[in-house]
Amino acid sequence: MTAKPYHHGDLRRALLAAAVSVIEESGPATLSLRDLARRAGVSHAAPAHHFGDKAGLLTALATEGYQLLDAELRAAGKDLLEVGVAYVRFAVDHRAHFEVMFRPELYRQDDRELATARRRAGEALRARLGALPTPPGDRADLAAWSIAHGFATLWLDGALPRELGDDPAAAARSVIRLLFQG
Amino acid sequence: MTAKPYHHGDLRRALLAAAVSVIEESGPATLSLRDLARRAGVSHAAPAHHFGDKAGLLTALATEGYQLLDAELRAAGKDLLEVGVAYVRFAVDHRAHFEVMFRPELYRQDDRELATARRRAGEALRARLGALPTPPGDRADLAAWSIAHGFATLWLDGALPRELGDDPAAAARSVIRLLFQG
DNA sequence: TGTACATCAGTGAACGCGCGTTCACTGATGTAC
DNA sequence: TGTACATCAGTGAACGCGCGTTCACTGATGTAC
Repeated sequence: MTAKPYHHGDLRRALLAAAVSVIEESGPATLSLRDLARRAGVSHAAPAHHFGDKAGLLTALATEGYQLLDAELRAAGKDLLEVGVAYVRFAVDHRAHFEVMFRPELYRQDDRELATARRRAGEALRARLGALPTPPGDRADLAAWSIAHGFATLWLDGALPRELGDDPAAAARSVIRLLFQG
Repeated sequence: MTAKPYHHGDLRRALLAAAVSVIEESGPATLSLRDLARRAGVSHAAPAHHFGDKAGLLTALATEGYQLLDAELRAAGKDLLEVGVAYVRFAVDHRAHFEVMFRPELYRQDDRELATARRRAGEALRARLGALPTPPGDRADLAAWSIAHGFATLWLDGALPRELGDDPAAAARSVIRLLFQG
């Protein structure tokens, strides 16, 4: 039996991982620092050390989310359809991050690291959508973003019909494709 | 000076209206029955009389939302673009209802009145989108729903660029139009 | 290699708060006769 | 028109709960010399 060590080792990561679990189970509303501490096997005052407060933790989670999204968008290459599919895949694979990112009231918009990560992800998205062969001002970029974002949120809410199957990327591809047929 | 009457008169409506205000200000997460009672000028135990509990109140709000959406979709006629615009207009004009409707964990999915209202709104939507002149199975209906839903949520989250202006219906029209150009 | 000391991570008790829910109650309204 | 009574809407006190935050503390780690 190894005695439980005084120091956790990687409490910051453990708390973020616990937050992801909680949010996937029941949404960001029910999240509490005390619960996360419990899950990480640590006293309830420990989280304050790493994140200050609850908004601090969610700010870190949102930042991580934008970094992940940035990476996935860049990995998707230049094919516009596949960028949209990557967006949906990100939302489904990282549902907790995605939900927090789009609830600005939950975290600190003015955090520097967050702003940087968001800006980068935004650039990655625009660099690809902006390459659409359409006159500027016709909002094709927003149409692409809207359809991917809408599909992702409807999928996560379980609002889409079951016949779509259980592969969100394939389903998203078949739907988003319609936008690019014009 | 008229003395404050013992009976409120229309407490049920007053509580729902207060809930809309609170949710528009700070989202459904912070909503509390005690706060709503305070806003309606009534003792904190009064809401239980009309809704049983918190989930009961949110179930009523979601039901009302589906009824409103149903009405707006039917009023939009048969022009597919305008149905999409009406969907966006509903989300923006009834933001609180819209937010609750798409958070199933907040209310009772199995409520009878709710299920009826949702079914009717779904039929209204499908009756219009289903009329798209496309082969069945190509998911044009889901593409239309996705783009309208995505635009609405991005607009509500304040994620869209400011240059779009402040008329959500007009902006939505210019974006959704692109889907139907193919 | 050893020692002193600064720094950092986690503890546990304490606080005050708003919440949902329950309960016996009371005031007001409507209805039967 | 009057009276008795049932029903309904709202009251206010009480309960137990989990929460965020603060604080003086202690154990562990790293670094200077």
